[in-house]
Amino acid sequence: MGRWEPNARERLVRAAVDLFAEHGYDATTVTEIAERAGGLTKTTFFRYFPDKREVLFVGQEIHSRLLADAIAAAPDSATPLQAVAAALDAITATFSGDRRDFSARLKVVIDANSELRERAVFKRAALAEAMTGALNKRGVPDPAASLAAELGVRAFYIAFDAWSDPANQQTLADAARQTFDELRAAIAALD
Amino acid sequence: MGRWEPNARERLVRAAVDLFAEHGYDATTVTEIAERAGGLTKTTFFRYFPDKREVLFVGQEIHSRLLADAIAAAPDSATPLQAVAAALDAITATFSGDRRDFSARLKVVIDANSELRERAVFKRAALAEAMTGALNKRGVPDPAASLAAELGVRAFYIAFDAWSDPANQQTLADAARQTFDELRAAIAALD
DNA sequence: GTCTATACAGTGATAGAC
DNA sequence: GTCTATCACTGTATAGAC
Repeated sequence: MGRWEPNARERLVRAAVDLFAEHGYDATTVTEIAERAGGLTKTTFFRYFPDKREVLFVGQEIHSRLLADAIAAAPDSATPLQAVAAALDAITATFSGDRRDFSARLKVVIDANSELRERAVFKRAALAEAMTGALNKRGVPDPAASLAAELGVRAFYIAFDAWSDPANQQTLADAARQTFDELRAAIAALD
Repeated sequence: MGRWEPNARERLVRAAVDLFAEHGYDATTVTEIAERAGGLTKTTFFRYFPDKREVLFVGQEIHSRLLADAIAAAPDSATPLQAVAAALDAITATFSGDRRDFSARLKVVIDANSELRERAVFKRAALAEAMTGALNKRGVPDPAASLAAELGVRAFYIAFDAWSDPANQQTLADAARQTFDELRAAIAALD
């Protein structure tokens, strides 16, 4: 089997998260993940993911493109921070409430392992770079562009952390907007 | 030999940078580094460094402590940004002009490899965390503390990049101070 | 075009000897 | 503190099966 089942990629992701949550990232081998995903093999895993960690960070390039596109699509009259706010709206809209539990599990797994935290920080930096590049294309020079992008990414991650908590009732979009405003206020108050 | 030579750690670092610059990071094995460092073995290398990449990031914990200590030592009257500026002065003072060439070589090696860029981003985040923690201890709450720390780290890296260029004549301390001021101005001008 | 089998180089851990 | 030896695992490469 395995060959005839579709969605091998998604099955691999689920199997990986399950096993990492159960036995830890280090104690889980790629072979075990592939096996659990429906009798697949290590070779197949590496056909879908360039390395073992990457299975937990799917859809990251999509997010980068989403952010960049939203900034590019903002009206000419929009200020840098307004363009970033539009990007935040675009990305947070893709996180529906039923992804909350999965996000929470993912967070626990990533936080428990240094290699995974390292990869997460790298992905975050990639999101910031995508926004910075899009702002540059609008004619916003550095360091203004990279600072605006940093504020946006920071707001997203702070809000995402809060939203991942099952007790939280707010939508991610609302939380991100609110956090973004709070960051702007905090920046203005710095001295 | 090897056994009787002191400074194995430093020899390993130099051998690694040399070999990485010559043949690339991927094409260089730990065994080759250890061999070049004076007839050492792979085992010895891993006694000094937790993994292969880490040989390029020595002294990072020292920098974290330096930044945190400088922030702790700032007068009570210092604002968050003034405390961060003091931390910048403390760390940049440790980079004398004769480290410029080595830094430039290191930068080329790191930029050429994704694994190494990932580790570098992680180290940068660690520096920011160290400063944030020190600011928190001064009674500066988040997000003000983490934003001030981010500005400081950002100024350091921008200045470091410029300073690494052998054509640059400015001291790192001056460059960092100047960049920090420019970032503050850019932040204030954001809208 | 997707999957498997197999072999391989390299990392990083570990245990024992000098 | 260093060396030898061995090991599990990651990640690559290749050739072939469906």
